[in-house]
Formats: sequence, C-alpha cells, structure tokens
Amino acid sequence: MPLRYCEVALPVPLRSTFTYAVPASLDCEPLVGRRVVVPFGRRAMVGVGLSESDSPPDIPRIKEIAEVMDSLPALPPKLIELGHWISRYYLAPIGETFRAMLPPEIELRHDREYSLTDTGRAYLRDLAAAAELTDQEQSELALLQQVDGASSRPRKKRMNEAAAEKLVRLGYLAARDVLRPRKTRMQQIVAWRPGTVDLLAGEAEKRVREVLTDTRGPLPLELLVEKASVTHRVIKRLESAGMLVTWEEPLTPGEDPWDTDFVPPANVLNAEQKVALAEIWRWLLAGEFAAGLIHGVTGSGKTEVYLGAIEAVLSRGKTAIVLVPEIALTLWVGRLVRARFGEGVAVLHSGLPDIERAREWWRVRRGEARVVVGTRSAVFVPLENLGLIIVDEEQESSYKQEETPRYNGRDTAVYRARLEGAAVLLGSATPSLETYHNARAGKYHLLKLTARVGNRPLAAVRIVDLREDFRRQHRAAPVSEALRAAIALRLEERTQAMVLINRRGYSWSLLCRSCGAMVQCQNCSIALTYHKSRQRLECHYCGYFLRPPKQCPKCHAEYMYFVGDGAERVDEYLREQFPAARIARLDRDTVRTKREYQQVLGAFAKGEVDVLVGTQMVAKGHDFERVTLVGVVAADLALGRPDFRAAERTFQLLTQVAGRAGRGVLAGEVLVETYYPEHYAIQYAAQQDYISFYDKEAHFRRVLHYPPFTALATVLVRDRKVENAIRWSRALAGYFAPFEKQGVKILGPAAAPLARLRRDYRFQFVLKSPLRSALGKALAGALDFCAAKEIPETAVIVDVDPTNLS
DNA sequence: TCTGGTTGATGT
DNA sequence: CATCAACCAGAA
Repeated sequence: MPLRYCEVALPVPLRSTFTYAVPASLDCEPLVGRRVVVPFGRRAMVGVGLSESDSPPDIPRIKEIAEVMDSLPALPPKLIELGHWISRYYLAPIGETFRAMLPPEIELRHDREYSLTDTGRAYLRDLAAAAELTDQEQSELALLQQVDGASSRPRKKRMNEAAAEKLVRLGYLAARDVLRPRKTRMQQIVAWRPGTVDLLAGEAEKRVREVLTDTRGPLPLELLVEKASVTHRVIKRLESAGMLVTWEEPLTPGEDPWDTDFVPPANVLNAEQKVALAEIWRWLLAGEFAAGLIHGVTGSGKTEVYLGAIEAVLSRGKTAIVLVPEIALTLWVGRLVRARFGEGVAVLHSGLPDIERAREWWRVRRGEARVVVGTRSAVFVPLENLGLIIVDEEQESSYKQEETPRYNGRDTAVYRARLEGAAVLLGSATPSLETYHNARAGKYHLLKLTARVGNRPLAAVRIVDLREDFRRQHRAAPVSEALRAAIALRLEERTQAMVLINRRGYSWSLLCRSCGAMVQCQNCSIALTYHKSRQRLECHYCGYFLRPPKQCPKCHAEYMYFVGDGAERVDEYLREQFPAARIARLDRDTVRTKREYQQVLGAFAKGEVDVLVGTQMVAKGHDFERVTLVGVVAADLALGRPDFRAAERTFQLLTQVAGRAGRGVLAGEVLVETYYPEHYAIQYAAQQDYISFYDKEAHFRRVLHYPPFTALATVLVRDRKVENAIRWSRALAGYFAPFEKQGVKILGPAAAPLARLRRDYRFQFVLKSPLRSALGKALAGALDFCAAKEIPETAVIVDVDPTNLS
C-alpha cells in the first residue's frame, strides 16, 4: 500500500492548500470533503480535505493528519466544486473560502450508532457456535453481542470504538452518526380555564381574559403578557386563583415565542401567479438548469409563487433553498414555509448561536431537511438532490459579502444551480440592472406580476421641491413645510405616518465656520456624526468617538456648528412641532436587538404610535394597515455621491418605501423631499415605472462603461504606512498597464473613497473590461505579481463585482 | 491569521 | 544590561 497524501484547505489567508501525509490508521478512509485536524505551525487546525494523491509532493517536511472529524463528509462533491469556483472567481484564499462553507466549528456531541449487517449477523452466529476462539475472536464476539443487544436495550455501555470501526471496515457492522437528541426549548402556554366564575377585579385581569377567550385563545406566556399589556404578576395571581391553566409545549427551533401567533395566509393564486407557476413547473419537469426572474410590483404576491414552486420541487422528490436578504426575514419566510411544509424545513442564518447553527447544518447534511431558508451563507447548505434555489429581493446589496470571501450570494446561487442542474428563481420588485439585463438578453426567463393582491392601487407619490420650500421659508427646517402639514393632517384624522431619513445621528458633521474644516475621525478620514443623546461625535466605520470640541481642532477658532440633519434631529423636531403626538424612532441607535425592533414595530402596528421616524429599517417592515403617509426626508442623499449605483439605489429605496403606504383599505400618500425633483430616479420612482427607469439607467451604464455592460473589479492596497501603500500601488500600476492593450481599462491608483480606514492608508484601482475573461486574467496575475515583488497578500484586497466602489 | 524570533528603543 | 513592543517570516 503506497503512502497517501491529502491536500487540505486551512482557514488562513493564503492562496495555497497544504499537503499532509495520511497515516496508516486512516488507510481506507476517503478524506475528500471531510474535515480533518492537522498540526499547523505550533497548533492544531481544522481544515477540509480537497483531494488525495499517491505521489509525494516536493516539500521538505510533511506532517501527518492527526484526526478525522466527520464520518460523513461535511462537503459533498458538488460543494467542493462550488468552493473552487468561488476561490477562483472572487480571488479568495482557498482555505477561507472553504471555512465559509463549513459548519461553525463547535464540536457537537455525535453519538455513533452501530448495527449488525447481514454478514455480521452470520459471523456472530459462527463465532457463537465455534468451540474454540482466539483472544481476537473473543473480543469480536463480545462486541458483536453488545451491538446486537443494544437495539433491544436502549441504555448502552461504552463501546470500544477502535475495534468497532474495524468491524465496520470488514463489513460486519454498519455505523451511522446520530446527533444527541436536541434539548427542546420549551415555552409555557397559558389558557383560560373554561367555566371559571367571573370574579375579576382589575382592568388588567379583564384584558387577560378577553385576550385568552375572545380575541386569541391559548397563548405562550410572553406573548400573552405583550398582547394584554400586563405584568407577569397579574398572570401569577390569576393562575393561583385557579382561573388559568398552563402547560408546556416545545418551541420550534429558530422560532421565538413572539412568533407563535402566526396565521398563514390563504393561498389563492391570481391569473398571473398561475402563469408564473406553470412556467416554473416546465423548468422543473425538464430537470435541467434554468434561471428565471420574477418581477413583481410590491404587494403582488411573489411569496405565493415561491411557495408554489417549492411545493412543485418537493413533489418531484427534490430539495430547495430560499435565500432572503436579512435575518429578520428568515423568521418571517421560515414561518410561512414551515406552515406550508411542516417539518423538514431548516432555518439557517448567522444570528443563530453556533451550536444551533451547527445542529441545523448537520440536520440538513444528513438529509433530514428538504427546504432551507436562510441568509447569504445558506447558499452553501449541503442539501443534496437540489432542485430549486430562490433568491428573494435579489437586488439587495446584503447578498454581497464585504469580507473575504467576497462572494455574491445571488450570483453564487445561479452558479450552484448550474452545477447541480437545478432551477434558480430571482425575485424582486425592482430588479438589479444586472439581473434585468440578463432577463432582457434571454439568459433568464422573465415572469411578471403586475397586479397587486386585492387589486389595491399603488400609493400616490408627491414630490416636494426643497429648493422652492427654501425660497419660501428662507430657512431649512429638518422637515419641509409640506411634509409637516401632511403629518399634522394624519394626526388630526388619527391615521399613521412613517418618516424615512436615511442618516443616523443628530447631525452628520461638526464644521468650523472659521477654517471650513470638519471634525474627522483620527483613524478613518471621515466626518464624525454627532449623536446628541450620547453627547458625542462618533465614527460609523470604526467606532471611534469624542466629546464635541468647543474649539476647532485645526485653527482653534470657537465657531463650531453642526450641519446636516439626521434621524435623531428629525425625531426631535417632530416632537417639538407635535408635542401631543406619540412619536417613535427606529434606527440602529434606538433599537439594538431584534426584540426591541419587534417591540417598536409591534407598538406601531397596534396603533400605539402615531409617527414612526427611522432609517432604512422602517422601509422593511411589514404591512401596516393604518399608514396613510410615508415621508422621505432628503430622498436624494445618495444622488450627490460619486457612486455609479446611486440612481439605482435611490430608485429602489423610494419604490420600496412607497409600497409601505396604503397597504390597507385606506388610500396612501407618499411625500418625497428632494433638491433634484427632475432627476429620473425620483421621477420614475414616483410613477413606479421600473421599465422606464431601467431603460434610462441602462443607457447611462452602457455609455459610461459600467455594469451590466462592463465587468468591474476593485483592487485596494492598504497599509499603516503611507509610503508602503504608495510604493506597492505604483508597482501594481506598472503590472496592470500592459493589460490596457487587452481591453482592460485601469483607473488609478487613486486615494480610495475612504482614504484612511482603521489606521490604514488606502489606494485603489478600478478595473473595467467588457470581457470578463480579460479582467480575470489581469487579476489572477496580479496576486502572483505581488508574491514576486514581496507585497504582502494581506495588503491587497481584490473585490470582484463590487457593490460599491469604496 | 497566528506565532515565535529578531531588533531596536527605552530605562536603570 | 534587561524589558518590551513593533516588525517580519513562515506555516505542509
């Protein structure tokens, strides 16, 4: 038997894999796809086996694999292929790429369960019948008997694992890993005891009864407390008075107690939805790769089509992945899917504690789940026999990972579907330019949903010209007069309003009137944002903060003033204007946890809040039936920035937020404040006209050589020392120059948009090419060039298909 | 990324 | 001459 060697990918930021010898004890073990523990430098590390070979590599000292962690390979072959692709396409270190695909590294308690095979049973009979046995046979007999007995007696003794594994290899035993049954979290359910005499004293107690009998029925304790707005003490008292019955019920994983009052919507499909679904059925029946874009206006019921599609794949015996852009949505969508398909639905996202995530991951790996709902990283779940991947809100930039490996979950989904011969369905009300372009070009099938559920009209959008507002008022209030009046009207008629201001903090900068300098972060060269409640200036990139100085740090003049209103200021202003109104703020400064977020939204949904002010967060909420006004303060903040996606982002945000108004029977109105009222992104958003927006924007992109007509990548060179950053980027510029002739346009090196971030000086190249292959060649060579010129790999960050140019 | 070894500035 | 942090190379 020749020695075997195994290529192992280790989670270090290096492009190479590492070769280890396979010890004799692992002779017959296949290692590809399995996680192994190997000595690396001074410590042990967990990596994954990528390939094996018999020929010794040309390396002086070769160490041995210490241990194999999984008996079932963590990664099936298709996922290994996917990992190689990501590493190649996004120029990500191979080990870090594979780490992103593996389950979190906590060691779950696997129990290995053995059972007798037919040959094993025969062998056991032979041994038992034999007159004389060697010591070896004696112990084998004992072991086999132990296994045989284990099935009848559940309480098993400790087993000699090494010996058992040997019998597995000889074919006498079959082994499988079972996870320890999970400790199910329990929740307390409270119900009203039927027939209890009504002797209630307090208001609170009456509310409890009402909730438990008339409006809801039995509820989890926490939810009851919330719904009836009472304290736990009230419940305790009622319980000891014998008016309540309580019992425990298991809590479904990934579900919060507050989620339990969920009623799945009725699923009646309209004509368009039926057409879309029929089309999807066709792809599934063909059984080969197909990609589709489902373009449906807000509120058109894309989700119903998703559910129908999942049902279709499941009925063909295949599995499905549903990707959503953020954690909050996994819960929402997860519940919908689970309500429809029951067990066999796993929810995976980075917000879960590692243990739970690993447990769900292995549950999926062992084939115990057929549908997985999750965020970006769920595109890697080890589902086999994959039939469908759904990417909801495909335009969301959160699908792009902003650290290595810098992959895009949506694009990875398309590639994975191709690898697995599955269908991929991208859904959006405002598709990204890239995706719609693909649909137009015939690469994706295009499915349209143009009617809103219940045929509700879209809200009317009114554009408020801030220039005109200023001319009349001659002072800039945080909120335009038109919006102020509109809010006043809602307060009067007792409906609700939402105000979106896409800037955190009180003011976005502190400026010196004397010298014009802004107070900057000392690590990041970015203006510090003033937070009034915390009385300090904060850096939103690195967390640095300081007391607002009285004097200018540069010229020491005492003329500092705050410029630019943020959410905190708008909130304060509205409270001044409407002292009687109930106003709540929703942004990263007021809500830290998911709980708080739910609470604020919950209060708003229940009508306990009249006006909700907040950042993007408010754009994502669910249906609020009594919202009749959505105001967008400074809608054009993004438009002033030198970002080629600014128009697209603005259009998407406005369209999305406009969809928030008029969800119920009351008609809605949207007010959009802007200094560029004639800008096409704002005009078409007001008209909710995606196609016209696409045509216009596509035209610009084509002329200016931006995606989807040009492949784009950024190369960032960074270092603590300016000299290094400059020297290295000069050297790289020399390397890139010849590629101009091959159709790659090189811009830079220039100071990156964030010229200094977390103490690093940053210089950036932007590479463009109509030919992706040419771009790829230039990039791939760049890293080799760096290695040759002793430019540290970690100083160079390549971002392929960046979502922003910083 | 992590680790350990080397170097040079600082202090007694 | 000891101590420490900043810097650098190497990991199979």
